[in-house]
Amino acid sequence: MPFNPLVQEPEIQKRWLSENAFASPSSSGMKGRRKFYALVMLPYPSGRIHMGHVRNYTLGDIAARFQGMRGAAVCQPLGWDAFGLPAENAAIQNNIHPAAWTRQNISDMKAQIVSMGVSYDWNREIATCFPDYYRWNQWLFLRMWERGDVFRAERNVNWCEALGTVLANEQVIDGKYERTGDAVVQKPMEQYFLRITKYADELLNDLDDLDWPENVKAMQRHWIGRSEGAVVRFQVSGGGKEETGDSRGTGKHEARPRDASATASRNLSTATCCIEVFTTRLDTLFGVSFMALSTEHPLIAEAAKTDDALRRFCERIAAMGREERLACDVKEGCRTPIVVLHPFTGDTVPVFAANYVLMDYGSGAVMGVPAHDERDNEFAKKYGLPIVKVIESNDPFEKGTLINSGRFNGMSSDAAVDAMVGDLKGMAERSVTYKLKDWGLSRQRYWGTPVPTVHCDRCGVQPVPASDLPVSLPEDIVFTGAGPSPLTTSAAFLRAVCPVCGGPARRETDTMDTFVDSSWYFLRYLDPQNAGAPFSRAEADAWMPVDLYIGGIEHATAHLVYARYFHKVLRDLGFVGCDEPFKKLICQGMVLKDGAKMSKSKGNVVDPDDVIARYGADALRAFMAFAAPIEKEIDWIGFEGIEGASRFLRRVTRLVDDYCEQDMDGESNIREPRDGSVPAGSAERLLAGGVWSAEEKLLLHKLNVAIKRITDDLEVRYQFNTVVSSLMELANDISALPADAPRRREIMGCALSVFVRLMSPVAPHLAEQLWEQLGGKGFCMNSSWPEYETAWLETDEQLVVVQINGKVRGRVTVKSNADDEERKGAALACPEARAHLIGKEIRKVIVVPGGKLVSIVV
RNA sequence: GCCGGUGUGGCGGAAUGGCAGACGCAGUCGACUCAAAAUCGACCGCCCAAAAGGCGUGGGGGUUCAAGUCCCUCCACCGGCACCA
Repeated sequence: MPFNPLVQEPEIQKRWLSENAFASPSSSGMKGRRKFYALVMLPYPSGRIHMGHVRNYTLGDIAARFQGMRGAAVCQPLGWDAFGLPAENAAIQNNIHPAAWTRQNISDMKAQIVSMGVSYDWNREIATCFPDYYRWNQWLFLRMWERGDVFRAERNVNWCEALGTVLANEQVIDGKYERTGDAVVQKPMEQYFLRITKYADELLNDLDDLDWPENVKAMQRHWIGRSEGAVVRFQVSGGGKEETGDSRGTGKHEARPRDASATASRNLSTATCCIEVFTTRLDTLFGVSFMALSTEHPLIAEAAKTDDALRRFCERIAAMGREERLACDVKEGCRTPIVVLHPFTGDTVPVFAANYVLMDYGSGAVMGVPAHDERDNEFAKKYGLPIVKVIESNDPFEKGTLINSGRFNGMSSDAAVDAMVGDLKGMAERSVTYKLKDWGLSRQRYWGTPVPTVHCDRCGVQPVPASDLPVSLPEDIVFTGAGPSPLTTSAAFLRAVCPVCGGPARRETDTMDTFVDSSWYFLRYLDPQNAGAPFSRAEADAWMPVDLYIGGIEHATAHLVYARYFHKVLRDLGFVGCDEPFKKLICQGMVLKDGAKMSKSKGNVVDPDDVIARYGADALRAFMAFAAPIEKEIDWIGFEGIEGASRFLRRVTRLVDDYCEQDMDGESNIREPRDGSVPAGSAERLLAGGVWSAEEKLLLHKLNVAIKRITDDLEVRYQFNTVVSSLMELANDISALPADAPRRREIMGCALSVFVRLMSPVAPHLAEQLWEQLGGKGFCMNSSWPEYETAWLETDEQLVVVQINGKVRGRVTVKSNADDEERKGAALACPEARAHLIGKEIRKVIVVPGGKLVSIVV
């Protein structure tokens, strides 16, 4: 049968689907089989798949199909990250409802993915925009609310005055709304937060044991940003300052989004006349010559009310856009009337507002030690502040021995920190600060999960009772792109009852960040129809953790941190039994075109549909697997690569066709499985067959080596490019068998049956076609993975490389059972070696383990 | 600046410390053909006319009988973070 993927592939896909070939069992149906949970990152239904999807899904499918043939119960689901901004934009632009737009996109993309032949279990398909999914977002929100893991606080949002609406970060470019160019400013709004910082240490420490790429783990460590040091309080000097004290401890600031360090610092900030700083270098305390506070620090804001210069400075810094401010690395400050006292010397220390101090890290205040900190040094020079050296060391910014530090002189930096903390009882203590921020959940948009709360004038913000879920998105919404959140336009939606007092209440119009949807979807796949719980513990126990997670590196921090966090919360709620959701992670490289990212705007997009329409899915899959190691970029220079893959598949088809015509005599060479698992015609059966010609032996040897290599590459190394090169090599070896080989018919039957199965994960459609042609029963994908026979990994004779002083000088062939002495003798006797050994004294002869090389030292 | 990574033919890449360049792409020559396509065969790192030989995995050094692989050092490039106190 000719290679005609454009006709064959859709037919085979139809059969797979109609016979439910990709279905995975539930926990009760696994029959003691090993499980393999293969996962790809939840796609956004944008409407078309691109080459990145193709690469991602191909590689995942190769692993999943291999594991299935290897005997594992495989779960490989797919679903849709169906909430989000583009659907709302489409609604505004094209007057189509986000739900309709999303449904259409899902159906289009699903058809494309089916045409790739990926073995997804569509029975487990989910879409996050359906109430039977997002109700569980709401339900989990309520459970987290009960645990005290949800809080409300004020935080800046991107506010567009012209449109009267809040915008997402990706809608704001250079301080303007990307569409209209209207100005966007930062404006504080009260929103919901999840206390992810509670898990900061666990999220950091558990990274060590994950089989993840090193760069992703490094990015997460950096994102969490744990930093050990101490908190110190400096007393504000002079009278009349009480009212300007740090308001951290007051009711208002209790509601601020808190980073993890705030917990430790709270005890220290009860007094109202202190400035609190976090430092990693408490040992430099005697070198403090100024204090630098963020322009947004409450004390500065207070002082600016009565100090015009300070107010103008703060306004100027505030007027700078976020990006402009980060790009500017010139230190600037403004002296304030505030003065604090040094906790040991009692000296007065001036307080500055400074542009280089961030309000959202530590306490928004820094103790300035110009002699031992580069930034403080630059600042002190600019404003003529004293630079006092208090550490003796090779590098002024490193730890060392204390000088000019009173009774601490002579101590090491580490010892001094302990001593100072001891002496400053109540005014200082060891502390840890993180860069990780609590997770701001609120989005003021329509197409997302409604936050299940109501606002009651009497009872405040109250959660909706679980029995009232889901809080469904209303359909009667007008999308204009301007004005407040679209949800506020539905009167029926807004009308609610307070669950506490029963009085009238206004429903919450915030929706949830879509990262919530993607933080636990891999658990819903396991029990997608469950109407009483997000998923059952039995299914989670049966399938979790995910064995292989493949996706783009762009999710290295946000999604992969949030999902780990949710998983830990679910563990603490008793829903899952393991600590981490994703055992092994692979981030596949991008598919580029001429060195640049494919994008519509550049017009350099190669559409997978076009490629499949021309070459078929198998050729595209084989190319994707073969082109480069999985984590590297692929540059789609032209169609040469896929031509090569297609050529390979045609060659294989011809090989089987020729065999069927010439050798099979119309009768199947693959008989019924002997014991229900290993089909007859396998290499091990042929081993017992007796006498073989040299070429036949060589082919059987290579066949077994290929089985071992390919199995190893798929199972242990996840190196898919060499899987394909091994297949190509084996195809070449099979075609090299002489036409007059005495037992050609038997050996070809065996070799091709093995080959087709080895090829099946990469080129599943052609494998089915050839499997059927060879007389195989059922789907090739349901046949068993070939096993190699250890004895065939060896040959009767072995090549021994002869090295003299590390240079290859000759080669000899010996019997495989030759011992080291015989190998030595053969090596010394070979003519090339003898020529090089004339007149030289042999000092040492080494036979390497395995005996493949003899090294002679003269 | 800090962190992570990568440097191998014209290109993509292969190689548990043991024959560097597997496999493929591109290319050259040949066969088949009226011709083309497809297919098949041969060649395909550099130096030398060739053989023999020498050189060769970013540079330099080291460990080893043996280094693309391990160690030190320098360089280049890619990615992430970046005034994080």
